[in-house]
Amino acid sequence: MVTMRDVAQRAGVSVATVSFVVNGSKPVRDETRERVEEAMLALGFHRNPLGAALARRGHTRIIAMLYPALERPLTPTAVAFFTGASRRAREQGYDLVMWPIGNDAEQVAVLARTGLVDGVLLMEVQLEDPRVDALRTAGVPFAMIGRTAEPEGIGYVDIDFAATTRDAVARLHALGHTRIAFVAGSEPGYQHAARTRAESAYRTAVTEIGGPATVIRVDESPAAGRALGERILTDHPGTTGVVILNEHAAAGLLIGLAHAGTSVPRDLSVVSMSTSAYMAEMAEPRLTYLRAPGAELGEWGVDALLERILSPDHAPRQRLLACEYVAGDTLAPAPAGAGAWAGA
Amino acid sequence: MVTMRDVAQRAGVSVATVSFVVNGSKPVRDETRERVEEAMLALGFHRNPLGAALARRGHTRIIAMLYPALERPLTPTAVAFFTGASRRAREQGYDLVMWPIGNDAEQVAVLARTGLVDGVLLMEVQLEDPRVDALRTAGVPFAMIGRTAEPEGIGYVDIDFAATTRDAVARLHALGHTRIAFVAGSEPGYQHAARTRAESAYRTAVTEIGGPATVIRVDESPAAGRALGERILTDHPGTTGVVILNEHAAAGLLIGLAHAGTSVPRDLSVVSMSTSAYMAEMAEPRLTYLRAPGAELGEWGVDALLERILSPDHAPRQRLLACEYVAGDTLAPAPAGAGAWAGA
DNA sequence: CTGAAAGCGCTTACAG
DNA sequence: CTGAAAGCGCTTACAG
Repeated sequence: MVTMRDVAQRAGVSVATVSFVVNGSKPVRDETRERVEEAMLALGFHRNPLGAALARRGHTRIIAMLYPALERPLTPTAVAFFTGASRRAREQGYDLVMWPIGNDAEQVAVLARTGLVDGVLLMEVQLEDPRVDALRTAGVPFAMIGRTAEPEGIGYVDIDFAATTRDAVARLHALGHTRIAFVAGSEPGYQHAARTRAESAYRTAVTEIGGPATVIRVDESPAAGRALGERILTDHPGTTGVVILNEHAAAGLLIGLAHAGTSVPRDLSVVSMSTSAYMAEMAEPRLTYLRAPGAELGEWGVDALLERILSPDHAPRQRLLACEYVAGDTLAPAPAGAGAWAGA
Repeated sequence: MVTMRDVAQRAGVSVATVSFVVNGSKPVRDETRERVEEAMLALGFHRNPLGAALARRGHTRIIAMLYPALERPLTPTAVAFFTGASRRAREQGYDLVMWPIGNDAEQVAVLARTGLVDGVLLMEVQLEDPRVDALRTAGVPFAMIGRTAEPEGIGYVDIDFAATTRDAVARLHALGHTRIAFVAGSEPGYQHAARTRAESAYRTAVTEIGGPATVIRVDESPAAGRALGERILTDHPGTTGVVILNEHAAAGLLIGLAHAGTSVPRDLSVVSMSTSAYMAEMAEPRLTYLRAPGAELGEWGVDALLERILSPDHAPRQRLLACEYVAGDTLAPAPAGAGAWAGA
């Protein structure tokens, strides 16, 4: 391994000077700099970040993205978070790695104490997220993609699930739908913040248009979607519209509906929230959906995190993004005569 | 930050002794050990891995999984690799992170030189993979999930694509199919090793049963699958069976076939190779498939890598796994009268 | 503008 | 069984 000492020797300067050149941390005379650079090139020097990190008390220029839900496949949206974040981090001279650890505070604390990462980006945030306290206690800078119930003082970027849900309901209502069900994921003991906010916005919106609130939970899997599709109109007769926040189950839902003889969108309209083009194309008919801005969330999440790392005294960056509507083949006017709600 | 010095001071011993206790690297008298342990507990000491790594010339007990294809969503199979590998690494006292870097040698070389990881696990291996040379040059231990054209001397674990392909063709042939097409992914300038081996096994197998070899490439996306389904029987009339190695396109293929009025499996049988239950359920009808042993691959990949790290002189571990057949709803006897091939 | 030196937190021959 | 000391590769006040 080529060290700074080797470079210093060859260039006839001290290791301090080499360090100044490498980091641009102090002005160096042009002629000296050139000698150092020449030596680095000739020797193939690359600074050892371990030594650098130790000397500067821990800064590694690595940030970790914590993704807990690795039992399920990553949605295209999650992958887009990751690639967006990764690109942005690299632009800023940081490396971003995905660290697959569970949701419990203990594992997060261990990671934090290792000192191997300068900051942490949290995904799949819950309303009350134990990781937040763990990171606070450990004093590790962090930001969230998503947000807890009370995100005051924490940097985050999140989808505006309330606005997105209102949009979904409004689009159905504009086509005459009033009996609209809401389908979301179900993990026991897991208060996914996005789902909670969307569900509450749904209840408000559907009440405003005079319809009943019907909330359905299914596992995040194609099989669960299929099963739901086969029974949804039996369980909830009269429903003409579905807003679904469960990307893993959406395609299966349409398959199950077809099995049950329900024609989409003639008999039932479906709008899928926080979805990707990939998943829309996976479904038949193609989903009408609200596109999750995955890459943007990743990029801005990194920005929010770097702000915490570099300017801990600034107010944290907080930002909400709405999903954009993308027309597909699962939204149509409510069937004639279905508009009036005959009671529960 | 609590350091070894703090612990040593409190316990009335030297930092060396603390280190011996922490690492179990030398015998320590029980009574001394207890004092040290008590001090560590009281102070909440956790060894700083940066210092440790530097002192022992670089060992961080972190291994990186390199996954280049982050433009597409991760398949459930890829996620299973990752979780399997992650679990196994943790069992062995290592942390595994996913490092999203491109396929080019330069980025790999940079990562290698940072000294931040003890070893590297390569995914999405190409026949001639530039990363292999980069890692060899850098002297970083590595193993592959997948394998290059000439994997001699490199640890790996891979799916036995030749055997799996033969199996797929044989199962179709047993039901009277002889005109069997092979559908795989297409990325320009990218010699995916799995695809190449499967394709060559397909050509041999299909020739042996007296059928024509029809190789079709489509992008790895649901949309490309749809488009192919709509034209496949027009482009390749008389085909009664399809073996597909393209998990992202398989569900779309079935959708496209339905659009074209082709009934699966009555008119056309489909067997999907190296697939997961998740993707099988995404498709309608449910795919008949050969299950990719994702978690096992990940675990054994880590084993192969740790072997390289810990016993560089041992012969590298190399292992092939076959995919297991899972019955679904896309395989049926060839349509009557379709058995004979009337020529190209 | 440049250098000598201390120090980051740990490990590990070497002595005893 | 335990300790004093050198060293891992780098950064950074402090002098000059």
